[in-house]
Amino acid sequence: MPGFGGKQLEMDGSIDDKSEDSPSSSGSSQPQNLSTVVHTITAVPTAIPNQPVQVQSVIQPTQQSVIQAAGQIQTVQVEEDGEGHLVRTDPDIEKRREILSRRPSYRKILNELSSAEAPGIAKIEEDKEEEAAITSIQTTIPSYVQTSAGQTIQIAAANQNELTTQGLQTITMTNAGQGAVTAAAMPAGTTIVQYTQGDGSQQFVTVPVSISPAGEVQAYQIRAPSSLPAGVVMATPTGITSPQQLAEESARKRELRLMKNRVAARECRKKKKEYVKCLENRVAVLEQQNKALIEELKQLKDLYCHKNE
DNA sequence: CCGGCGTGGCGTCAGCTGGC
DNA sequence: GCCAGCTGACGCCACGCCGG
Repeated sequence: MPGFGGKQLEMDGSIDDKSEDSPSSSGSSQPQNLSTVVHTITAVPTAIPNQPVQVQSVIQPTQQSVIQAAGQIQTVQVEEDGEGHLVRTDPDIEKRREILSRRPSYRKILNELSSAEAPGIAKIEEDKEEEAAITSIQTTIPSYVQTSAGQTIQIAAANQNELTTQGLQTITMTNAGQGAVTAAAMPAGTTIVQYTQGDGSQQFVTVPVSISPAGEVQAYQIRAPSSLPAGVVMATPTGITSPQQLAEESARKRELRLMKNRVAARECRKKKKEYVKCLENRVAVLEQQNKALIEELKQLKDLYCHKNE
């Protein structure tokens, strides 16, 4: 029987985890116009220490460009409700909602399975290591980004010891090749930051970046509130006053929400696949047990019959 | 070679759930 | 009660297979 300990389930069959297309492909770039910008970054590092973390950023991409880059084009039927909100219209949705009843989470089901039927199976628990360490990193950026394409932001750690011990060594923000990118859909001054963790997983974060007339990137803050999952950080601009900034902020929040949901959906699918594999393994084991029991019953019957004769 | 079909993966939305 | 996370549903795309 495979063990189910830890966050990752161990299964007989390997799950083909294809490397995912990132919404922002990393383009080769050259930093220009060196200056120093001080950032305050609080990040949740990976569980794997001493692994470099690469950060790639796309300066002011549009939602459309992100979708295009991911190879996904969506068309959704929508209608406007009375309050100016766009809502999806599907006549079957209501019926389905009535019919469908939700099931408990896979983790719950697996835990119930393991506790009730298979004492040898360890329960699935949250990865405590990932939750435990939250790093506060003071960094300086030796270079900055302009709105033109093909540039790189390099973030150097001011406290390398701290970074190393917390599993976050270097962050490289790379402006991707921006052939299809326009500055329309994403609010001005917003950057999508994509970074690869030590375990190979990719994370994204929207970062407000204001660029001075001289072409310098202004300081901004990135922090990781406790509510965010490991690896997801949130950037907070300071001093929002105008309605335009409010709109930008709400758009940024939406982007962040979508990103988190994207990651959550990915994790959910991964978990679901593991769950299905677990069930398949259990089926195989139970079939074997059933066979053995039938065989044993046969032998006992024969024995009993021969005794009576 | 090409079109149809099945399958798998992804992003997004919506609704439920559990923690605070 | 609010909020963040989880997950089913949906639509889309990519890919492989198969028959014509």
